[in-house]
Amino acid sequence: MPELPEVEVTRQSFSERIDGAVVRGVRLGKPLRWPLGIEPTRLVDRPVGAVTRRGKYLWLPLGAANHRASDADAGGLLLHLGMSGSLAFNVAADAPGAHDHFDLVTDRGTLRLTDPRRFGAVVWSASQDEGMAAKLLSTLGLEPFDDSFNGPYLHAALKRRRVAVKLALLGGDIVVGAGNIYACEALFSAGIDPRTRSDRISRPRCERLMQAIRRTLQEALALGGSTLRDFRDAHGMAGQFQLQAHVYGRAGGPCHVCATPVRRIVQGQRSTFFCPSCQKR
DNA sequence: CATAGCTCCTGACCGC
DNA sequence: TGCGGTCAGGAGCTAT
Repeated sequence: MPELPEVEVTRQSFSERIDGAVVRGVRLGKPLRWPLGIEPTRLVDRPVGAVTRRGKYLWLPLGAANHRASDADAGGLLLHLGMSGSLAFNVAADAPGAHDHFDLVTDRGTLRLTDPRRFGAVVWSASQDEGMAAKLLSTLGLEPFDDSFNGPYLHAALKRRRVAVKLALLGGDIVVGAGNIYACEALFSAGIDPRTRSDRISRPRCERLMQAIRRTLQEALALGGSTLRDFRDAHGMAGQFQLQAHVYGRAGGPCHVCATPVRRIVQGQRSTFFCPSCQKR
């Protein structure tokens, strides 16, 4: 599933090419998570700006269509890939398939969201600080590569919670980008038991955890945003970009460090994988 | 306010 | 080979 590295790689793959394009039309497939929030025809003739990322969201700026008074105001589309979504920007797009639910047709090509499970979203807002975008973005935690995401910050944030550290990371309101897979891998890398209460983690261990989160995400980013497990299935990519998972999806298999069988437990209705020997409370 | 549980959806997988 | 059941999972929403 797309996590922060995949979303960032996706962004980089089309931002420069679509920047400066002009919208010619919009095609909608089945409903996504929320309604678009604007009449599709009101997007026509708007200029597209450079795409930015916040957490796992992408922001696609759309300028004003100056010749129409009613569309004098700029805005943009907030995009999310859910867990099965992918974006492609192609000069010549085929006819939409059964899982193609949003096409932004421009004079340079078509930006298409393909999303079988439809947990993804495309939502109009006047800006990232207004409307639906503001609502969705306002609860997000720090970007993992920001300087402000550091050991003391993480320690203070975890102190305010009593949930298991894995769930605190998954919440996304402390730091964004550590989804289920990368949260498991980062905790393994930091040697921390995922069941540990978040407020019981010492300052030094928070420093280690912060570094582990960055390292894990950075590694995936450098490898082209390979989701550890089913990236190939979901996107048809060749296996050479597969990042080796140390614990995720490896229940029963030997820990890569100490050979102890990897354990699978359920936290907050989702799977957690960890090494009961390497990862301490 | 913090936390726990529910929900959306469909492809993959499993046992028969 | 086909079929029904089960599961995964991002993240907002609702209930407690």
